[in-house]
Amino acid sequence: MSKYNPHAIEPKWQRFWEERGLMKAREEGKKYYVLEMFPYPSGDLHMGHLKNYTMGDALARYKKQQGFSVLHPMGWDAFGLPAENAALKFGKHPADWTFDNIAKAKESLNLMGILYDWDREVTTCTPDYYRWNQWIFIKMYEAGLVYRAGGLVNWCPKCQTVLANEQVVEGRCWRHEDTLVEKKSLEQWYLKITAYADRLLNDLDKLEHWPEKVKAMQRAWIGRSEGATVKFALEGRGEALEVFTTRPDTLFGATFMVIAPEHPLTLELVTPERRAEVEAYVRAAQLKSEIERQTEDREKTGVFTGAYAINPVNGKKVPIWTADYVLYGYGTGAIMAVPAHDQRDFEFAKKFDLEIVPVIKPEDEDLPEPLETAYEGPGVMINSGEFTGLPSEEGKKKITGWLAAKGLGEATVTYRLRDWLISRQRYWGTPIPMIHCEKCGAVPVPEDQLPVELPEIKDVEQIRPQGKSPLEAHPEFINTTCPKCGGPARRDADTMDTFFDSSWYYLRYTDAHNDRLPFARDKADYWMAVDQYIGGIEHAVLHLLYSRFFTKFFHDQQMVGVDEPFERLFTQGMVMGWTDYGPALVEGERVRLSEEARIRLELESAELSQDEVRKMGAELREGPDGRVHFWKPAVMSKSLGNGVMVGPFVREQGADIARVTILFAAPPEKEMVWTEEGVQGAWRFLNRVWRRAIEDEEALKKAADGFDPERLDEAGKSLYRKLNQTIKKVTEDLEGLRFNTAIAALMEMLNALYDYRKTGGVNALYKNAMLVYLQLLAPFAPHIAEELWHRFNENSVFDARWPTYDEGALVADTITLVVQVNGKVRARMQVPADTDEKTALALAREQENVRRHLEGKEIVKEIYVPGKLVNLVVKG
RNA sequence: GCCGGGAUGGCGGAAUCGGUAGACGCAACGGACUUAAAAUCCGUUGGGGGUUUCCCCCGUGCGGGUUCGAGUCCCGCUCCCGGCACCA
Repeated sequence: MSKYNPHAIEPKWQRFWEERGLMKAREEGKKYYVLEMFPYPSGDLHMGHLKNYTMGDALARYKKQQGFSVLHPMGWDAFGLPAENAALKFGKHPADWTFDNIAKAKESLNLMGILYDWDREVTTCTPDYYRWNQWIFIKMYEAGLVYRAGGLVNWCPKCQTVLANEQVVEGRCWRHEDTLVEKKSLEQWYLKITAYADRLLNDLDKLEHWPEKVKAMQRAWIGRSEGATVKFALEGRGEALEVFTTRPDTLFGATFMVIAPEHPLTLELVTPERRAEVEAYVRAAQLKSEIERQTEDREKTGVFTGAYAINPVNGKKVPIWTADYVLYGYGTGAIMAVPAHDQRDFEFAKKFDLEIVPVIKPEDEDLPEPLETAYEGPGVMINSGEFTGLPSEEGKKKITGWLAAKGLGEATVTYRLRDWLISRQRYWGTPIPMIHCEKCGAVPVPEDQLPVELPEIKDVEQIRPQGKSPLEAHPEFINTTCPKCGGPARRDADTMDTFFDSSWYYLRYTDAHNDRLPFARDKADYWMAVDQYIGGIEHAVLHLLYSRFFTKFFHDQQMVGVDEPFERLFTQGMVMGWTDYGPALVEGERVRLSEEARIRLELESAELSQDEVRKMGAELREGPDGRVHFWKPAVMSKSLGNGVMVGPFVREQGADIARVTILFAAPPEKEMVWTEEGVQGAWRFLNRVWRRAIEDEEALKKAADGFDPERLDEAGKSLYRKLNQTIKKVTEDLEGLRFNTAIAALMEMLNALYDYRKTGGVNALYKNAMLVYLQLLAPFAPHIAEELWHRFNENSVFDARWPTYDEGALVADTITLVVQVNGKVRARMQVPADTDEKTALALAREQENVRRHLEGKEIVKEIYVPGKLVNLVVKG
């Protein structure tokens, strides 16, 4: 009898599937589009990289088995900062780095038996892809969604380029956690994503199959606020200072105003005697990074500008201050301060001794006098002239109406979402297809001149970030003629943000070789929307928001029917590996770590108790040097050196073992810890599958095919029932991406097959069960399933139709009925499944242990749940 | 502070239209096979107790409630994870 040897069977079936074009997508019949977020090509892959592809592959194979026309494509997010930074770190040219890594990554995917339709492969750094970035950019420009503007932008000093708001995480660069983002004043290209703010927000409600968490993050990011803009006339000047407020009902309590230091008006308003002080404050604010403003204690700072404005409702003269707690980027960059009803304004007023006038009081109590804190709740208006006595909610509308009638303000909706800055002063990206002409201004490159190819710069040193685009130094690229007037002109030297590339790649897969359009409408309409999208939570706002924006734009351009790209979204948990944090000194209860370990673990102290070690999920185990080391699971990464590499693992152990290990260890949305024990479990399981089929191989080949489910013995009925229950369970679990419980059900079924063979022979039922079993196993462990399937069949297991279950066979003829007395289980009885209530209750009362509990008591109620239980309620 | 999610054995986790808590796996322990080990197979494994083919009590973060019956529903907390955070 042959032994299970993954190494001997896996390459064979990988070739077989490749040659047969198993995952080749065709536009026929009912479609299913399964997609994992495409990666940027990094070096060798570890198991952490492959979890979502393994999930996607299992789903794609299952849908294939169900007879769907499946699209499961793959590509490479090859342009952009991540790829370029990584390449430059190793002194390599981004192009070489990218294509080397693509080759390596493909090898890893193949080794794992992850199948794609490689004919539709998309690589974003090739001209046949990025020309469509340029084409889309120009369409957006024509639609008025692209504009060039100056102003303060986020600048990463390490990347030496500007960043989008979404790429600033806690004041730091998304690629450099240790690098604070600076502010610079530059003229850049923007995409007007804010034009879609309302639709991006409202349509989140349509996304039923998206995680609540992702939707919540997008809602927060878009940050819609309803309120009013109010114009405060500036004393002694013709113009007005406009503010946004969500609380127009508190307008009578506006006792001063605050304008952001960066606001251009700040230095215009300032009175001569205050100028020196205000200028100093503005300069200081500009020097502070975003993060300093956030992390510094919230002590308010600010200076008086010397200027005054007039409160439009009561004509009161209010001082105008400048302070950095007002953000230039939000609303109008200036506020009316209502210290009685806004905690921030309250603190500011207290510190600078400004007037505090309460104008709202709670419904049934009075405000303390003096106020100790701002009252921010709803209530009744006071001190508010003709509006006094109104409930605050009504007051909002009334005051807004009053302002509108006088032309002093209007109802306004404001968003936190900013337009998307897409220029990057870097080499490795799509050239922005614009030409700057002194006479005509910015002119788009005509469509027939696309693509604007990225010039080849061979010397890596010339590519390195230098604060301006490396393309500036290439006159043969930069110098061109104006498409409008024919005069001398210069190309835009910047490249596009990498997120532009990934905002529409899922559409390119539907029509990957189209050389007239990014994608044809009929192809896109056939495949879209993506039925199941799988990826990491880190893209909750970035990629997923941008993609929704692009799809809506394409929809509006009549390029595609759908206006949301991803029907179902699944965010998978990360893969962790046990990580060695170096030697630990153990003295009884006390454990001492090295300073390096303390920093890596982000601990306050290097000294821990054994109990704390346990609570952290860490362990003290022997390290490679034989001493006691501190071990703890951490997300697999190259820098920690804790990644289980795909190539070596698969070559030593096998792809199916890796797949089962990943899919079984934990629910897919949760993080999983890769352990040697988990691998062992997967190995044991697949070995048991192998032996069950191979031990009976000859007998199975000879066994008859047909059997009558009605004429089975007890053991047969039990196996047949388990088979049908397993089909149901695995099918439902696959639909819900619950791979762990699906595999658990397969393990149970395998145990049932073993049990059956202890007494039962190899017959038609057993053969049928064994073959169906292989079909159910195939999405998870395709190689072993295919190998064993071929022992008994001519065709691929993936060509056989996914089994359906016999509804009638799910429930046993005889079932266990639980008998409870007052809700506590007191007996179990075997009864026919169709036992009626009367019989069941009578039987229940007769159970010996039940009788004991009924003794001397009165039955006041009897509950019967068919197929489940009887509950006798007694008193006394 | 606000928003989202969570808390179940030694561990990963099952069970949510309210109905046998702990499926499946890991680890551990006992046994079989073996010269031995590995592998494999069989058995035990939430805690406590008893008159020990069986029975009783307790048990799903904490405190209440609804119900014949609550891990599951409601109210009030605690803690953990993630996101956002001076957004007017």
